[in-house]
Amino acid sequence: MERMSQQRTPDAAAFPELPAYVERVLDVAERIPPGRVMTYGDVAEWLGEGGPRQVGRAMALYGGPVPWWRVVRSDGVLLPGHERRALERYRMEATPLRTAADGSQRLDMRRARWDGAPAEGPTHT
DNA sequence: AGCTTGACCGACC
DNA sequence: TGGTCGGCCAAGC
Repeated sequence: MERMSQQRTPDAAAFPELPAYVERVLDVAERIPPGRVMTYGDVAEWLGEGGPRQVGRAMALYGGPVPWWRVVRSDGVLLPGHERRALERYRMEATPLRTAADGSQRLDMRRARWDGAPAEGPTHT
């Protein structure tokens, strides 16, 4: 091939790297402590780049390997199609939940939301 | 190049 | 409490 002007890394084909932004999103997701959650918007804001929708896309496509249940919607609604799986995790991690009027469970964002702070010492309510 | 869609968000009513 | 609307940022078509 004469046209080698386009530089493509050899290993890129065998080991396709995820977009840098996606890796950042996944990194943040892994950093969320058990029992806590971050909203898509929070993650985007924390990264200082992109928006909630972009984070949502990244999670939808590549969020499988990471604790995806800790990245949620701001209204606390469980991820459609994964409610069962998510609830399992929440119960296991003692994530603050709330029972809606219809009996369905949602996250209690007021308590479960994590702002990215390192830790929150002894709960002094 | 323009329009639609999406694991969204906040403001309003 | 719940439905609508406009805004937002990329990706697909």
